Amino acid sequence: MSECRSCKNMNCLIKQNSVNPEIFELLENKHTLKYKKGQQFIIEGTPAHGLFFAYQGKVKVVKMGVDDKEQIVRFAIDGDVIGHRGGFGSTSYYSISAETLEDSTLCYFSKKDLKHILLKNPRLCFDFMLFYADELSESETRVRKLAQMSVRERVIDAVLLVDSKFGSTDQLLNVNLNRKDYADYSGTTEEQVIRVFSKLKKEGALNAKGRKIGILNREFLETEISKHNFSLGKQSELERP
Amino acid sequence: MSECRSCKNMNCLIKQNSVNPEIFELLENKHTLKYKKGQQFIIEGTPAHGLFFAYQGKVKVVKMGVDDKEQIVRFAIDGDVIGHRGGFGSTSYYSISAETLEDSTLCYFSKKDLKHILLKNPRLCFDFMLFYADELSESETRVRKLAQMSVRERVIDAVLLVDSKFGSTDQLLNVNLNRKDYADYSGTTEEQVIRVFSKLKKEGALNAKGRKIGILNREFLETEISKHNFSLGKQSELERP
DNA sequence: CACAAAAACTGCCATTTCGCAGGTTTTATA
DNA sequence: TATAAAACCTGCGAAATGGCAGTTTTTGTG
Repeated sequence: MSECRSCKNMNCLIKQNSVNPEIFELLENKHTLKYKKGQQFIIEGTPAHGLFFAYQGKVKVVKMGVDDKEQIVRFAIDGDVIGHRGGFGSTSYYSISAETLEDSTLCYFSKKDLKHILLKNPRLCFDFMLFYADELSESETRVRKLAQMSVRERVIDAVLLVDSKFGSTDQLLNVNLNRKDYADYSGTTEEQVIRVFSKLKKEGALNAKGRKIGILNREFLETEISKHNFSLGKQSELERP
Repeated sequence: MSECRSCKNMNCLIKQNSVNPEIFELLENKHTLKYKKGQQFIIEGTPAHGLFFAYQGKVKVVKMGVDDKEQIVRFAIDGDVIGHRGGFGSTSYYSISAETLEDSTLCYFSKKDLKHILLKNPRLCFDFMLFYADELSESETRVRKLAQMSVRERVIDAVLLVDSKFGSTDQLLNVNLNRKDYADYSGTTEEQVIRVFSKLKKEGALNAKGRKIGILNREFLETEISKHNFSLGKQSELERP
């Protein structure tokens, strides 16, 4: 099962570099793990021994909060890295928890192996660096949005993110999240999410029957939060051929 | 002025690696720039050509918001990297703006030079990667705090961060920030910061006469937000000799 | 498909947060 | 040190957000 070269996840950093003979040693020691839906496979604050890649599945990455609140910091799908910082450093601890949203298969590499290979392999190391830099940009955008958007805007933003991350089929989002999950991502309460969903249903923009949630009018939703999205407009202007 | 080897900023990634002959080429092409207080030297959304290091000074890193709001995503002092993602990629744009809080001297490297050196130098590249991974962890902690703390807690958290970043002398914070800056960091309004400061003055925990702000009772402030800080407790428990 | 448990929903009221307006103090600069 | 501008402060009412309690609907499982 260490055949990264035949893996379909083209966005996976390891897959992308798997033709390089220098990392064969790393691939040899890869572990492939299967988890049931709802299983927590990383626990925040425990010693970190390595780092995961999603081979196939859906995952939520969370930080613990007070009471039963938790903050979903991001979602992960096929090819994504999970476990961050946990991979490196001398005595590091996982700074997040991770839980599967459906039955999932994960690839695991020990931090010892990874560090060894990265120090021998500048190209792979550079790719890892770019990955973290991109994640950082995204995280800082989330900081701004949480600080400046209203509850309604944050919930709409969450729905659009979930759609762009997991996709939709037949106008239904391809992931099973409850209202509390949307609240934990948006930084609000379950009730507020329900209220926003109800309003959006009346406005004809959203379809939400229990867990079956679908976007009916994407343009409307995007317009609702457009004033908070600067860089997108700017970039597309500059990216013309 | 390309003498990184004699630089006092031991936390600077370049300084740490400056004994390595392989990066001399990079140091040759370094630019040293002086900026007056209040000058904006990176503008969000503009094409990124390189990356800055603070040699001596104080900087705030912000993301634009709606109206005259802006989000301070972090502060930078001697040795810190500024310009993130801007350093790399093919056609990238700065995802943040940066402005000096006092007269400052900055070191500048072009992304071309940096990429070239990083790909030849796994150790330096690995250090950059770790830096980004740490920043990411911190940013994700901020996401949680902004989502779950009350205004009062966020303002207290901001004061403690400013103290730990810039330090204090004679019970006065070593940086000139106005109430709006604290608000832009905490994700609230100037008035709310003023109200929290007033209350803290009455409680004997803070000293705030205009820009002269000092912490009188650090323990009190820390206790006020302690329920939101998990990992610290956990780690110190494990770090015993 | 029946049934219990979990999740979704709604109305109501409490609390928090915000924004304005107008006065006071501090700061920068000549 | 005089003076104007900027920053700071306070009270008050409006708006947004949150929490509870009770009902309805959906979901998972035998």
